[in-house]
Amino acid sequence: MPELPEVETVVRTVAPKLTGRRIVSARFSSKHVVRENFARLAKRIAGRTVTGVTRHGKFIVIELDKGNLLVHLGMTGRLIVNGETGPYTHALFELDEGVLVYNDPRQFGRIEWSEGLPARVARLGPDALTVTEDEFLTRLKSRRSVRIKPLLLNQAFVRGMGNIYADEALFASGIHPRADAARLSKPRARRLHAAMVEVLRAAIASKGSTISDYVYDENRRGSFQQHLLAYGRTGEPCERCGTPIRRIVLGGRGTHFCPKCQRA
DNA sequence: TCAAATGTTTGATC
DNA sequence: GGATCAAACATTTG
Repeated sequence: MPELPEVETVVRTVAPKLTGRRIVSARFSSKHVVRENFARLAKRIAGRTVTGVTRHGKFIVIELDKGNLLVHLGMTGRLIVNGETGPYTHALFELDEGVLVYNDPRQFGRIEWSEGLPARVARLGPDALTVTEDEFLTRLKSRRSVRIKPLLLNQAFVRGMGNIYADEALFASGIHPRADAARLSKPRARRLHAAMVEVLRAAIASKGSTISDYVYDENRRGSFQQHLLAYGRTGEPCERCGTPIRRIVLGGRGTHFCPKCQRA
């Protein structure tokens, strides 16, 4: 569910409410979401104060006065201050004022503690929102014979891109998802970089895309799904040329594109 | 009943 | 060493 714009929206919503709060206690109930011993994690964070909340690609780092709490929302994770608890609540943080609730039906999300910046985050590529054109082009060229769509989804290449915005950025720049990344012409590679940054910015301005699960704050939905031109539009006419949008599977992910506007 | 779903990791295979 | 693919994770929805 959540890609860079959705995670950014969650961070912006939660950061002002969490910063300065003290974690009084924490309870966990999913072995999938929390891999370490529940009691040990709870003990580590009890009494700690939140000094900030930051986004690293799709990871959320809740910075404490000692250590960090790393949160990844997976596909269906929701992180809400003073949110409602229910059967899918897998972490509950009692604060000096209010509670922080983590809900996640599919339990693909993760919550873990780390002393400094965790290795998971350290090995990610540059953030998709802020990577410079030069660095993007250089990194593209260094990849031999990789298709561009799966490469955009590779968090070691750029952090933050997901299936929706990869399809949208390729549509906007007129590039076929199977195009060889290293062989993209310079103008096309530049257009892709610009399209990627632009679609992410526009999506953040719309508070993300709510297609099924994603909400921020207390049940508030994003609206960027109304502006999607490729993702999820299988069979519908392309906004630019009228050709039906096609769906293929690439790297195991549904991939939507216009066969006429997007050439290899 | 089957397929698909916005994510990541791992292991097998080319 | 890299790239690709399927599977695994757990649940809902069409």
